[in-house]
Amino acid sequence: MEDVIRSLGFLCLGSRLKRIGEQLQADAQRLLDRLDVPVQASQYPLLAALDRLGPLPVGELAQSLGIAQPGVTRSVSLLAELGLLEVNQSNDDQRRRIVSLSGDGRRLVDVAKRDVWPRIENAVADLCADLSGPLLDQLTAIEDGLAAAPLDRRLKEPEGTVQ
Amino acid sequence: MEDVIRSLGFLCLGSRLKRIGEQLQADAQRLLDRLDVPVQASQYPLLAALDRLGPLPVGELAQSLGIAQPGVTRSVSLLAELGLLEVNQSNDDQRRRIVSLSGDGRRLVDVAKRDVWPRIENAVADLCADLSGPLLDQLTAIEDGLAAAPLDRRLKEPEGTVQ
DNA sequence: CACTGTTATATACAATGTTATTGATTTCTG
DNA sequence: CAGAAATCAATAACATTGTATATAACAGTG
Repeated sequence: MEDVIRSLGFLCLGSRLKRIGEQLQADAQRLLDRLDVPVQASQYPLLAALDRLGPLPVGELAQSLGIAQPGVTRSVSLLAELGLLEVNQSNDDQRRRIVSLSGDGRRLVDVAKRDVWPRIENAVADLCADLSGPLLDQLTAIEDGLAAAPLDRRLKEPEGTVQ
Repeated sequence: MEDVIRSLGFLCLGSRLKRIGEQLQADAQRLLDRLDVPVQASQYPLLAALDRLGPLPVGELAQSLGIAQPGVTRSVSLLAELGLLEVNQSNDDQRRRIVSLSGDGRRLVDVAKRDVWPRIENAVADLCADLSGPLLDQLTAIEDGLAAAPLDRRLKEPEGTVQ
């Protein structure tokens, strides 16, 4: 059965990128489910942003993640509920709510940085190892690569693992 | 403001692809809004599939689009409501519902193929024209290109246009 | 210091996708 | 041929994410 999105080339590039992205995220989620971490894959970019940039108000967090502000508000509420984030009113502007990692959040990020993220990064890098040529060919290679061996089959055990 | 998804490289490749895909789709939607076509950008892949492959049952349509069957059922209901699709029981298997373009659907697709899709394809091809090198660099180039000139600024007027 | 406009965030709603389930048919098997 | 198993599509229930809008706080102006 012909894959129409693939056949249509540049015309459906958006649909195709989205579809590949979703599959990668789903794969990464499955991979996280194996390691016993307590939050969804989709929440890690937010945690990583706070780790990299320090405490930020909601709007700047949205900007640094490239997503819309309501999405950040939702994720922050969720992660604060889980005790991973702290939210404080800014002193000089009562509208701003400054988001920062809590102690638990800090610990989770440190563990993830040491044990989890490198594995995912390795798996994805493995998937993309031999890419070359035009973009559409590279995307085809990614799709075929994912079909042949999903991310969790590309896990390399780093030394000093927690497992 | 640092773009965290971009900085994280392969670790967030899924998020990044999804984000770029969504932006491309949103751009394409804006571009369609200018031309006066009556359906959402997201419905065109389904119409294109029927155009390329001819009448298909729901399941095979889902497979050719790479999405789940309930999504196709929903889109088909919508487009049939608009009079663009016909749905007929298969003769040899009463479970199958064969989806095909109606007269109006056929006409819409023909217009789109002549006047709309080439423009979008050109705009996206223009965006991707000078890509080379590793995937992440190409993605960066796409993001930068979209920021510099969104798709609707890349419209090339084909000859024989309807406008 | 009211008044207007702007900014930061929250909320409501729509679009779109997924998985699980159900109902109806068909196909297989003894 | 009867009953079990498989298949197709619809529906339900849920999740995610975006746009539009409402609300609250701030900032500038007469």
